[in-house]
Amino acid sequence: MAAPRFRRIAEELIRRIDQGEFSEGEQLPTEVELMNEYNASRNTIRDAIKLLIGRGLVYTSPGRGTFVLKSVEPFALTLTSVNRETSESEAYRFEAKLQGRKAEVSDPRVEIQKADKLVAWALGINEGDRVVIRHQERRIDGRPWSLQTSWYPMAFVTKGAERLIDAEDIVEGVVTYLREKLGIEQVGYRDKITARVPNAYEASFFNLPDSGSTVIVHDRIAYGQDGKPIRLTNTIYPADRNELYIEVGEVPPLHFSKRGGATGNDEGDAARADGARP
Amino acid sequence: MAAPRFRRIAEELIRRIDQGEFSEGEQLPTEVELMNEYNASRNTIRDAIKLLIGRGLVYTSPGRGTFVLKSVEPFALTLTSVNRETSESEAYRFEAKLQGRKAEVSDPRVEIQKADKLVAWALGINEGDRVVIRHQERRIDGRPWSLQTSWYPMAFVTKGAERLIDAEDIVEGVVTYLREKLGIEQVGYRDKITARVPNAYEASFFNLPDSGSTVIVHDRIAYGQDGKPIRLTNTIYPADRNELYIEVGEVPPLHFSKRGGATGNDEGDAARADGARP
DNA sequence: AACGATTTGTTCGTATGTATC
DNA sequence: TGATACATACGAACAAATCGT
Repeated sequence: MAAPRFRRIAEELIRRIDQGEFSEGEQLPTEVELMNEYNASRNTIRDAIKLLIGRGLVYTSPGRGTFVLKSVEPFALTLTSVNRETSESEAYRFEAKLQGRKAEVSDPRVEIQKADKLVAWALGINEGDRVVIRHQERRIDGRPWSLQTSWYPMAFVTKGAERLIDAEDIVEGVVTYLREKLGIEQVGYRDKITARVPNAYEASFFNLPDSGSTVIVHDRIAYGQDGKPIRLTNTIYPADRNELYIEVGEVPPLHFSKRGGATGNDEGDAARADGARP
Repeated sequence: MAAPRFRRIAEELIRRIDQGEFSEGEQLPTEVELMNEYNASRNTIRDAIKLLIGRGLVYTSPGRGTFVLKSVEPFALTLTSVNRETSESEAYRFEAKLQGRKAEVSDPRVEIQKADKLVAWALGINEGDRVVIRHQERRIDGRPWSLQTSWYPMAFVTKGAERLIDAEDIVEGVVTYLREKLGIEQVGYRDKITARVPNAYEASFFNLPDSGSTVIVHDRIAYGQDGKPIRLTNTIYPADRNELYIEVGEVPPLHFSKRGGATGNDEGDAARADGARP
């Protein structure tokens, strides 16, 4: 009936972390020390630590040790202010400044490819039509924060928006650029939000642990005044350092002084809910 | 220099699954068979399988074996149609019907508690003030789909909205009920979206594997015409069966015939991105 | 209902590799 | 260079769940 050994040890360690016995930064005994403390084998200790990693409480570093993670102040990004008309890319810079952080955007890696089925469907073009792909890495205060890839119909370039294929940031925003160059007005967009485990590239760029971490996937299809898609944008946010906000109607301004916002706690609800289970 | 053994074995197995050598449902050789196939120890095989579990490709069942997961058709929920004024709870039922699925909502578990710091902050009341908590389990086609908990100021009840503390579903929607009873008009809301690893209760309710699964956390604070918060809602969506949509401005209708929508692929972007890495 | 065979889950012990200081 | 600490890998044993007989 008792939970397995590594799980009980993990719970005990979580308790010790929560109670502040190990604080942020360095800390946590080495595996060998924990073996002696808990009289368990090294594999069992390692299984317990894997659970802590999965909870996002600690990380390990070969040759150094196991450390309690600093809770990173998450970056709040508002996807939707109905009144503001910025593109998501501009919103990113705007909000970073608002929160007193330094947003950096890498020069884009630009590719021209043939649209696969999904891209063709999203952009309303034919499979095999050429598309411009712009991929950017975005950082905040030097830390990797999100990965963005956008797809545009190649037709935009041939019609005059040549800067789309320059490997240079379009500072005024692509939405603005397309309006000025081609008269295309962005009248709306649909966002899709999902979440999953990071793939190998994402784990490496964001420096995410092998297990237990998650990324938020944000796809946006923006539409022009003729109802046709303008672009497809895919953004990857590591969940441990991002919060996405959506505002509809009239809402009071958001203050960034408070840490966490509303019910961001992992265990509070569970405790309540568990209490009512048979 | 080469990737570790268990990782190479995992990649090989992923390839075999993708190529359809093992299809949905039963399948995958037993650990002992894989030991022989790959000439590796059982622990190494098990480490490889853990990666597959983390990718959401397979699940294990003690005494039975390892099985390829059926990919579930995700449920698409639109959080934001600026024009439509429904509450998120009503939207859930509405969209389920739209997609030809049967949405069930459990009778709520109702509690009265003192507001902790976060709830008090969200509802704009004092810490320790009493709040009504309504917790509901929601299913689609019989499968557990989301968990919702809402907090209301107790003052609403004393002012006449007694049904808030009834352990019965408010079918017309709480927003409508509060308008009729108290004249409170919902004029806007702010959503916060994050993602994390499920806690024990969530994992058990949604029947999620121990490792590698993720839930989307959706917090909504709704505001009334006086600019004060009406309610705080916390919804948990298992990421493997949910897609959240946000619509802003004018967008063409979404069709549900296509599987996956736009760029829902895990590896496509990674492959592209990896190609450009040193 | 009981039993045995099969399969995954847990735990131990040990050895070697690799990163860090 | 050596010491330390985590990462990988092997082998072995028993527990617990499942299923067919």
